[in-house]
Amino acid sequence: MSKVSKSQIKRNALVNATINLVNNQGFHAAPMSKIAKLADVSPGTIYLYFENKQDLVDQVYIEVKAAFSNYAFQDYNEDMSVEEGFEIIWKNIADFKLKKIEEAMFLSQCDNSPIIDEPGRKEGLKHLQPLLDLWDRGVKEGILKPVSPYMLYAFSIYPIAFLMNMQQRELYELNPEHIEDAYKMAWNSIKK
Amino acid sequence: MSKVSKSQIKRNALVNATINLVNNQGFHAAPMSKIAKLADVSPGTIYLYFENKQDLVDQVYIEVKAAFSNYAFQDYNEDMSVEEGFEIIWKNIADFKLKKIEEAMFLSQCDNSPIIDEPGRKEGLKHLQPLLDLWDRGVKEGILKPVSPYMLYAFSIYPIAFLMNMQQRELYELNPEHIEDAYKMAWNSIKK
DNA sequence: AAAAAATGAATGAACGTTCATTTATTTTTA
DNA sequence: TAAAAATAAATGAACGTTCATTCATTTTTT
Repeated sequence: MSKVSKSQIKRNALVNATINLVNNQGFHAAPMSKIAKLADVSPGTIYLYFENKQDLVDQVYIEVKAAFSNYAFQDYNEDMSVEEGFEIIWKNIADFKLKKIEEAMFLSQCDNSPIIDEPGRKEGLKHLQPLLDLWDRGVKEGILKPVSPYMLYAFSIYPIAFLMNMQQRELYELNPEHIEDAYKMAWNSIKK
Repeated sequence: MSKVSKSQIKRNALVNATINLVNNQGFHAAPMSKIAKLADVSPGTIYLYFENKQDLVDQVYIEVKAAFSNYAFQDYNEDMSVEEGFEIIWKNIADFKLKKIEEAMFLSQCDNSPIIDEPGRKEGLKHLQPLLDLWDRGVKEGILKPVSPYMLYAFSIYPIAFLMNMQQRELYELNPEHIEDAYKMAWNSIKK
């Protein structure tokens, strides 16, 4: 007895095919026909699950973003100290970018292009609220530098994306030791 | 007597139209016909200056990347101290991202999507050599943390891109004071 | 056997590119 | 130096192709 319905399987196949093709060819070279073929589904079937191509990409974006957030906050709870909480979240995010490479690449492409419209992007930002709350507390407790959360993000979380990018292009190897170095730099950046 | 030939004017118009359209609509929604119209040129004319659409985008990317590097290293010379040199380069880059918004957006879109192929990207990386040399010296002199230049870049230069992105989306205002804060965080991140 | 899900050939709009022609500029001739 | 000839630059309608989307038909499920 399968837990996921046949419909879900087809839908997932389409989502994965979209991520894969958009990553490797770009949005402009990811036609519905190819997506269908890669998902082993007929072109017409896509329209049973998604309104049109934009809707497909939007839904994929939102789902991947949600998966990212879930991953980011696993094992985290609000009772932790600021330092402990940050370390868990930071390492979760690094882990996601390292292990879920396809998803991470897809997100960074969407976040840097007009494929996704502003409402969709804002939706994505909401998911990070627990981290913003943690930082808010950190600033109030005098543990973190008293700067905007955007600044904290830019200097602690965002750098991971660059390192992942370089690793992906085989210009840099992110081994556990490097990850630890990077974590220390991140924490050092934001702590008071 | 004009310094730039009529051809140069047309070519520049095409380059600017490409940047503009790719920024606002994405590569897939920037057809040659629209690029031509925005540049006030006939579609056929594009093919006098560029082989095809890919060649157009490649050339625009390389040119914008070159303009970025020129901007980044203005007023810098290798005799400066590591700290002084880094401050000048960092602030030049921040300035570029703030003042040449269209160019900066175009670069970050290209750097995060498969629009540009790997050879073109590697070409773009070369331009940063003076900064890598400066960092190399900084590490040898014991002024900078003994980590890879990719790490230094991730935690000092790359964050600017995030802040610019947020400013562009009107989620954050990058005033001179914030820039100064950001610079301090950048230097603090990489200095030993 | 009825309903639901899936198919894939068909469709028309939009795309990148071409090329016969026109217009502008430069060179040669008288 | 004025007219004629040659060259270069630019045009835009037309072409073949590809795309997103539709829908009559078939397959699967209940």
